[in-house]
Amino acid sequence: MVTYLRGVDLVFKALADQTRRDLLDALFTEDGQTLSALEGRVPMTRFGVMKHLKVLEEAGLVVTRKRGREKLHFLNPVPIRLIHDRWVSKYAEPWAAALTDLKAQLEES
Amino acid sequence: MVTYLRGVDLVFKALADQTRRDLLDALFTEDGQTLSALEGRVPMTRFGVMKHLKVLEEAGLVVTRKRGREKLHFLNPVPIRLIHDRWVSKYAEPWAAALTDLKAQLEES
DNA sequence: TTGACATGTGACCAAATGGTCACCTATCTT
DNA sequence: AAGATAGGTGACCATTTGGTCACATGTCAA
Repeated sequence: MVTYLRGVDLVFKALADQTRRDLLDALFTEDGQTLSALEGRVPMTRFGVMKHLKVLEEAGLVVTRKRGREKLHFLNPVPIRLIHDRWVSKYAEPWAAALTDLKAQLEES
Repeated sequence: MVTYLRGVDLVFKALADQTRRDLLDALFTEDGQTLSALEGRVPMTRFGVMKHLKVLEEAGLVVTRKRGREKLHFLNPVPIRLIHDRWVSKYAEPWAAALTDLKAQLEES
């Protein structure tokens, strides 16, 4: 439980940076990229990218595998899914429900 | 469009802090609370709470109304809904789809 | 109208964050 | 074996962030 709470915090903090969201986007369009490949997608040196990838990895949003001297990065959507299910949906769904109610009321008249 | 992008960033950054998520939770359970009331829900002085509420308000997650000398704070779920629709669902849904596929394959055999 | 109450402002500080660099190790290629 | 290639570490720095406080303004109640 504590683990889950800490996890939520790590995920939200990881998502709070535009560069890190861009990296996730890059992995979304093409999974399994190396550090060098990702470096080209973001206006920053290799070292900055490494730090961001480390944050993403510690949040569980990215998992890696080594292939020779390369390190491949893969998107892991599970944490985002958890955030969605246990947090976002709580706030997002009542709004959808309100719209549904409104629609129903409009259709009555 | 630029406005939307800046907005996404503000919302993600606002959600990246545990105290601010706690404040949203407090407003979720009871909407329209004053600063003084919210101060009691979080281990921090009034000034810290004010700063956090300002961040939430600038992200559009909280809207306010003055009543005499009091300031009432209301939860606005729309930004979270937008984050969900335009960002989270992109990552969360493929996973659900994969599960659905798996379920279908299992049911075939 | 005076005092208590609710909120606001700006300065200030410590810690966290985002980014770079010099240098290092490991792996591939020829 | 030697150079080139891919990645890793730790120090370092500027900026942002989270939090407090002294002080100030606006509003209510007796």
